[in-house]
Amino acid sequence: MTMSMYSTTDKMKMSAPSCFPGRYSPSYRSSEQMRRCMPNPSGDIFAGINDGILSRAEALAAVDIQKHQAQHVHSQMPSQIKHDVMYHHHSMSGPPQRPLQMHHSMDQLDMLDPTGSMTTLAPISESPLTPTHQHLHGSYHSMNHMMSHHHPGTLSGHTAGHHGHSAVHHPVITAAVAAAGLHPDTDTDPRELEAFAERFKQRRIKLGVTQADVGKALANLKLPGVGALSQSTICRFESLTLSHNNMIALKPILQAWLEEAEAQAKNKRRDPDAPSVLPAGEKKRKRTSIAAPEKRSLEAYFAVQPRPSGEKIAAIAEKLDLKKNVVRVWFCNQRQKQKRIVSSVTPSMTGHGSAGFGY
DNA sequence: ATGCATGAGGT
DNA sequence: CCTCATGCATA
Repeated sequence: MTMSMYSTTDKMKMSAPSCFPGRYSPSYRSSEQMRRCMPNPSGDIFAGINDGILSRAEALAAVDIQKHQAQHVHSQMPSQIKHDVMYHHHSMSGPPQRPLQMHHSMDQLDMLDPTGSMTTLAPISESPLTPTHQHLHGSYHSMNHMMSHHHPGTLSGHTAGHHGHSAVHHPVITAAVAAAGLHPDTDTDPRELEAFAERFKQRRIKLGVTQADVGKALANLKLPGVGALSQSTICRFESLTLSHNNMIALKPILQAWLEEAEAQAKNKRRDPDAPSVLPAGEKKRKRTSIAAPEKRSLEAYFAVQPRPSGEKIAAIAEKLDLKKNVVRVWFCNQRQKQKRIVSSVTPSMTGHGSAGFGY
């Protein structure tokens, strides 16, 4: 009950092409594993918590959980290291098992044209009726081990074969790689990503295209395995609120769009327009809202133990009167947050600030 | 711009 | 049940 469900408002406004060009600091932590479990380097788990966040019962609960788990806390830490090795290479190498989305009538090249063609992009909702929305994300870590081959230039030539400690970003190693004739991972350099993200946003706005438009237009590029993306993703790309690998995977795609869009911008083309077939009624998903007090408790728990076991989660859920699944997902999302290039942990600084240190 | 959620692929 | 890439719904 602590969480309230809100009714849907049918406002469907998307962000206007007026987002502030925030300044971001290039930040990328080489070994994300080591940072995710210790919000308190000092070792004092209660530093910050005692500040009233966890006043009483929760503090005890946290302690309880902590000491009971202290032993097997680090159970699976190392697992993810090899995960990020291969991200989705929409490109082509991956199995074409991706459910091709059906973008309706609106054919090709509606990628920009602020003059009106944009109306044609209106209904991009992939499958208006599909019960389980077919999302076209191309996350295929399919060929995990055989990453010997490369990708054609445009799309990230081999998104990330390294990391862990992202040795690639190591000055020395980088130099070595360059010297070896191998491409100096220009695409994986956090600085480059940041620079591109900013340029992208700037030029996108110049074109008078919204984030949502870009997302939809991507499908029109008809690149193998590349479908539409949501406004959310475009936004996150621009604000570097994505994981390093995700950024690397998306960059070539967005770059391709940008070039194509600017090319078309010159050819002041554009035919009348196409009918905006609205998808019509759909089932609206309700978004759970965790109240502030509960959220604070969760954060306190998270500081102590970012990866509680299923039972712990259940216990926490009961204490906070939340559904277990809600709590589990909350922890998952919290963990993902930590991995973003720009940690958006400070909602106040919407412009995104320094989360990192120079590179 | 961001919170909560889904689902594929893995372990 | 996790991680990750993404998305819908919302503030």
